Amino acid sequence: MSVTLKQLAASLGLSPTTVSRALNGFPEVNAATRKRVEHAAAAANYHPNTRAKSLATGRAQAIGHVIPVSTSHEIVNPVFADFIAGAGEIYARNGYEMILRVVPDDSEAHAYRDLMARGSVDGVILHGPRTNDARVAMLAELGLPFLLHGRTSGVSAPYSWIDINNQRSFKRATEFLCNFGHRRIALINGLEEMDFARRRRNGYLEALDEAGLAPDPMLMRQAEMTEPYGYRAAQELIQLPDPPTAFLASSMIVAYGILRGLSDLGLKLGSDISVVTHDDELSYLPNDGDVPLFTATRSSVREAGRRAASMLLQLVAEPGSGPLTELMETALVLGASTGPARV
Amino acid sequence: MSVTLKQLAASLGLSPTTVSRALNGFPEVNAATRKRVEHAAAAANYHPNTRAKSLATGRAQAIGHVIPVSTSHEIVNPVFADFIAGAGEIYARNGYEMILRVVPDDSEAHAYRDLMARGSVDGVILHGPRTNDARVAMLAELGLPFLLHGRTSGVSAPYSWIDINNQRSFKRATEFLCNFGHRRIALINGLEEMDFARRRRNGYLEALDEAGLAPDPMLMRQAEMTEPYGYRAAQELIQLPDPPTAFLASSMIVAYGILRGLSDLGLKLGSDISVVTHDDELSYLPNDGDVPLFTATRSSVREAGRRAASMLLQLVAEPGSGPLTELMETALVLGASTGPARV
DNA sequence: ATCAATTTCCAAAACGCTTTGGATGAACGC
DNA sequence: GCGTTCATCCAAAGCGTTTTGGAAATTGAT
Repeated sequence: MSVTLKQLAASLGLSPTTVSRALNGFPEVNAATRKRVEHAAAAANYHPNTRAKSLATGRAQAIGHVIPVSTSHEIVNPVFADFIAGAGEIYARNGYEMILRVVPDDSEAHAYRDLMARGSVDGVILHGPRTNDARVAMLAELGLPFLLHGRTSGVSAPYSWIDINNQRSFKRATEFLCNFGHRRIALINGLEEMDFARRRRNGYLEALDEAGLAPDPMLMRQAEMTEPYGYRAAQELIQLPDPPTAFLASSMIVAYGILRGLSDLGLKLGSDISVVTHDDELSYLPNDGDVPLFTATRSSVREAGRRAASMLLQLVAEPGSGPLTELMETALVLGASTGPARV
Repeated sequence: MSVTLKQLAASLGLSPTTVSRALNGFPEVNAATRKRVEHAAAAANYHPNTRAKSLATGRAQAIGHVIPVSTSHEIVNPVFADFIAGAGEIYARNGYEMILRVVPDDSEAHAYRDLMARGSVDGVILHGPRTNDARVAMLAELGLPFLLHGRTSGVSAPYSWIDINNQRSFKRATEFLCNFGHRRIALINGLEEMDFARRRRNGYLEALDEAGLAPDPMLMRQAEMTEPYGYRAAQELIQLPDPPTAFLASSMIVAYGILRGLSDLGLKLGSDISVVTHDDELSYLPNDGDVPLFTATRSSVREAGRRAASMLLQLVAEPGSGPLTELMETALVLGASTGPARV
C-alpha cells in the first residue's frame, strides 16, 4: 500500500495542509520546511493519489480519446497508433493521463456524454471526422473542451481543430502529374464520407479543372484504405479501354497495393506509370532514403498528435482561449514513382 | 455541470445512502423506491463520478497499458492498435477505463511505479516482452496485477500471460517448406531481443535440424519489422552465390517488402520462390480471399487483446486466482506464395 | 515597547461517492 | 397486547486530496 499525505505529514510532525502546500509550490511555507518535506516525500516514494487529487480540484488531469470501431467494416485506423504516440508524449510531459474508449461507432455519442457526466476527462480529441459531423454540435453543447483531428465541412459553428491541408495537397499532387503530361489520373481515395477524403477529391478536381481536364467517374474510387483495395483498383483501372497513366493514392498502404497490382502486370513505377501517395510517415512504412520509393505528399501524423495534444491542453487550461486551429501544409517530396506520361 | 448523488437524493426526498444502494442493487431497498430512483437517475442523466467512486471503493476501475517508445529507433508497433481495439472492447463492456502511457523505453519502470503509487489503475498489460524481461520481477514485487502479451524466456517466477505458439508456428512453417523440397530457407525475423522473435527462430532451427539441414547464418536476419527491411533483405539474399529458395517472414509488412524485393527482380511468388509469413490479421492488411496472397501462420491479435483483457479483469477481481496463462495456436493457411522448390 | 504587517503554520470543510451502524415502523407469533 | 423479527430507510464517517479562513509567531517601523 502506498503512503498517503496524512501519513507523510504525521511522520514529519506537520499538518497535511503544510505538506500539501510545500509539495505544490505555494509561497507560504518556509524554505527549510519545504526542503525537508520534499526529501521525505522522495524517500517515502510519495505520489499523490490521482483520484483524490482530482476530486478535490475538480480537474480530471486526463484527456479522452474515443475510437469508434465500425460495427460493419471493423477497421482499426493504422494512422491512429502513431497519432496516439505523439499525443501521449505531450500528455505524459504535462502530467496528464490519456484515456481511451473503444466503442461501436453507433454509440460514440453516448461515450462522450458518459465521459463528461462521470468527470473522467478534462477534454477529448475527436478522430476521423466526417462531413457534417454531428459530434461537434454535441460536444459544444456538452461544454467539454475538444479538438478535432481533421475538420468537418458543413459545420458552421466555430470549433478547434488541427488538420493538414488535404485539398491543397492533392491539388498540388495532381498539378504535378499534369505537368508531366498525364491526362488520365486515377484517384484511389479513402471513404468520402470522411472529411479528409472529400477534401482530397476537391483538390484533385480543382487541379483537373484548372488543367482543362474533365474528371472521369470511372477513374475515381473510394473505399476503406486497405492493401487489397489498392491492388484491385490498380488492376481493374489499368485494364480499362482508356486506362489511367497515373494514380493518386490516399495512403501508403493503398499505394503499396497499387504498386503490387501494377508490377503484377509487368508495369514499372516511374517509367511505365506514375503513382503519388499521401504519406503519414508511419514509422513502420518509412518512405525515405536518398530517393524515396513513392513521390508523396508528406506530413507526420505523429507530429500532428503532439500539436493536437498541446493545443487541447491549452484549451483546457484557458477555456476562454477560443477556438484554436492549425493547418499543417504537407511537403511534396519527389520519389521514384513518378515520371513523364508515356505517349 | 453534471448532477450529483446528493442532488438526486434531495430531489427525490431520499438520503444519499438509499439512492446509492438503490442504484447499486443492494437488497435493503423497497422495490418501488428503487424503480423511482432508477427512473429519476435516467431522467437526470445521472452517472456516478468515477473519481469519487473509486476513492470510496479503493478500486480504480481502470487498466493501464504502458507503451514504450524507443528513444533510438522510434518505432510504434503497428500490431498495437489492433490489440488495443480488442482489449478496449472488453474493458468498455465491463465498465473499466483504459489508460495509456506513452513513455521513453528507458523510463518504463518508473511509469509502472507511478501508476501504482497514484492508484490510477487496478492492473496493467505488458507489451513487447524481451528475453529475461526485468519488468516481470518488478511488477510482481510491486503487487500490481499484470499480464504479459507474450512471454519472457529466462524468468522462472510464475506470471500471467497470453501468447501465440511462436515456436511451433514457425517450426510448422519451416517443415512445410522443407516438405516442398526447400533446402535453403531464409528467416527474416524481428529483433531477437524480443521474446517472440527468439521463439520463432528456435522453431525454425528445430525444424531445420529435424530435416537434417544445417542452419546458415547468412540466411538469418533480424531487425525492426518495416517494409524496407523486407525489401532489402530479399534483394540482398537472393543475390548470394547460393541463394535461398524460400523466405520466412515475421510480419505481413515485412512480407510485403520481400514480395516487392523479389518481384523487382522479376521473380514470381509461389512458382519461382516461396514466402511464408506470420499474419496478425491486422484489419488494413487482410490476407484472405479465396486464395490468400501469402501462405501464413495466422492468429488474430485483436482476439488476443480481447482474451488478455478478460484474463486481467479476472485477475483483478480475484487476486488469488493465480497465474493465468493461455497459449493460442496459429493456423497455417495455404496461400499463393508457396510452391515446390525450383530445382 | 507597541502596533501593524509578514511569515509560517494548522483545523476543518469540501469534493462525490460508499459503507457502517443504527433508527423507525410494520408485520408477525403468541 | 407484547416482544421479536423484517423491511426500509438514514446520519455520519471515511476515502486522500485541496483550500478556506484563521492563529501564532516573527519581523519591521515608529
